[in-house]
Amino acid sequence: MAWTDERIDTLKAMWEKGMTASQIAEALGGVSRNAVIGKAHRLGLQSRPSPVKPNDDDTPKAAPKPAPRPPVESKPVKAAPPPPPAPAPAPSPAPAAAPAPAATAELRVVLRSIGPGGFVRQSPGEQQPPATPAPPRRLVPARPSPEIAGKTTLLDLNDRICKWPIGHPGEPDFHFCGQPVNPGFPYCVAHCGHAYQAQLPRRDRRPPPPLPFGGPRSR
DNA sequence: CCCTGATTCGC
DNA sequence: GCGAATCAGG
Repeated sequence: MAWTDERIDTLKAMWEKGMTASQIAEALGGVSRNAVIGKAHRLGLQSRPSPVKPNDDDTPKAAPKPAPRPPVESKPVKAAPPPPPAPAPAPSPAPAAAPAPAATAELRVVLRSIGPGGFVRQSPGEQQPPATPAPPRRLVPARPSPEIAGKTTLLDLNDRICKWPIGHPGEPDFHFCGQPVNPGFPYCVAHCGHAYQAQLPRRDRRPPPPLPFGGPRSR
């Protein structure tokens, strides 16, 4: 299976989203988790958010860092610090206080093309790798595009819903089946029928059955 | 054991 | 370039 642009896109997006290689492999279909990792590695992606092994510090220097008191301003010692007025979190049940109407969070439909699963695609030219300090997750509507409203996107994938892709990555209405899975499988019962066909020895496999992803448009 | 990602290495 | 095999940590 070839690594098409769309698939690489999906791989990047999911990888950066913190999905495990296994999940990505499942979503992409037709590839193993090793393939995903290998590709990610080749692409130069690095494993960020993953229970990987961090500290490999070869300098076990004794640097206990006993809570260095950061000089709180050059405040002369002087008198005792003013007792911080308790925030008094009045539970104010007053519903009157109309919460700021989501004026700020107005549905800001970004004009960038939305990739598979609602990912915001990045044009090669507008990469901003380090520009992700603390992305306010969940601020953006999960489905900014009406095209995929109600559809099961990558963001909706979990262990319990069918991950069978509907459409093609890159297409605006690309989504996933979304049916409850056949317990123990990534797909619903119906799609398991497609996904898990008797696997013949390679040498006997001639007619490639329709693949969900990647394969030449088979629809 | 299960999982994870990383790396190697034959293809 | 690809990915199975292998390695290594959790």
